[in-house]
Amino acid sequence: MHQSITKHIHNHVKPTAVDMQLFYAALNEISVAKGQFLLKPGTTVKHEYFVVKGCLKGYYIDEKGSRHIIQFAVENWWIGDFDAFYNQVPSRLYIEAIEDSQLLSINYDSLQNIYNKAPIFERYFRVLVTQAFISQRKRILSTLEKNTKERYIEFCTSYPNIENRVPNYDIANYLGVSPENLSRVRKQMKS
Amino acid sequence: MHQSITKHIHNHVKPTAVDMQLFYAALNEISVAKGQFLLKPGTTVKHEYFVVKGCLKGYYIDEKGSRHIIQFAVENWWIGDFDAFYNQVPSRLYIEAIEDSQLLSINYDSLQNIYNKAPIFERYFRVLVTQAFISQRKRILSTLEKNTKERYIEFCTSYPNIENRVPNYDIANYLGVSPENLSRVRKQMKS
DNA sequence: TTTCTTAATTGATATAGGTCAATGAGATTG
DNA sequence: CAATCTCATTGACCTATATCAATTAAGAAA
Repeated sequence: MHQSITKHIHNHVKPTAVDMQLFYAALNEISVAKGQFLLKPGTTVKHEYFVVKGCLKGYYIDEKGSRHIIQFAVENWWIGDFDAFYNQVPSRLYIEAIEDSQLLSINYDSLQNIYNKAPIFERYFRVLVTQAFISQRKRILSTLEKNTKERYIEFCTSYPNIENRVPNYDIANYLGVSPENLSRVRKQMKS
Repeated sequence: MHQSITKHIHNHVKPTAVDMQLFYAALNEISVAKGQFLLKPGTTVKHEYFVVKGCLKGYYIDEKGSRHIIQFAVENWWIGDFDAFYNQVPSRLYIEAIEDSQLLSINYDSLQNIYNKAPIFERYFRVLVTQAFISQRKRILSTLEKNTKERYIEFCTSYPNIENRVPNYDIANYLGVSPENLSRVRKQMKS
């Protein structure tokens, strides 16, 4: 069960065996069936989740009642409500399984403890947040400089396979366009 | 000169005096006149910059020749090409002074050294990146759920005063709308 | 297989915001 | 003070994409 996260960690930093034991001890295994929620708004216990197997989406519902997908996650991705986790405030995010999924969770207090006892994990998460920051910046630039078709192509190349695991109306939502418009773009791409 | 950055650091973490001496030693003072560039694409020496006084903008020019402002920075903000800095690749970003500005710079190698000798700074930058990540997420959600007028109001409240220090066409560019459209929105807001 | 449900497609129409072009108003400079 | 420049505003028109409504296709369940 810990195989994939071990590999992920070692891809970024070089912890000792003792560091790793500390980390393993803080993890919990979680299963979520397709359509079920890992997180809903208002929840106070805060975790971050590592996807061992499966596919999930994270989204907000705004004041107008519209849904906005902020993130997809597949194997070897972290997902969670970063804002709520970091600031320890109630979540506003929904995280829903698109496929039956297996995850590892780590809670806030455990992680603070790990930061103090094994600072290498401070680096691990700094690196992850930095990469997430950079990929979000790319997403912002993408909406500024590209039209729907270009963004769809970029999405498919940036997240290979996710395209086949996620319904088109979710992809449209992630891209910030209507499902009808995405459908037309896809039709146009075939010819 | 180090007063504002000292305060900024202590607002986030609790370094020792020795930690701080190490950090100070790595800083360089920089001045940039209005209209001058702090960074241009292709530059290989990578720094991050802390704004002591002044106002700057960071932007990309895309393949179509369009400019996209990704960030403004005023007093007590960090600015830089995070992507290029982190990955140590040539920059694609322009950073231009909107006002005469004074900055402190820290270079990549110095920072890696500091991370190893004073891990508290690993935490400092992890926290900063996390906050930047969260504010970028807000920006993405804002473009997904709001129209120009709502985004302009949000911009003015999120970045008080910057509105008065930055030309409107730069704000329009940051928001991803045309200057004409922003002008109309502003007119409409007066009545 | 048949039925039920959910998602994708297609058509028709509406609209926010873009683009182009001209004008106006402050700054800045000679 | 005129002459430039730069930025903001306004008008006319255009286009990408949203929205609404209907239809078809595809999966899931019975």
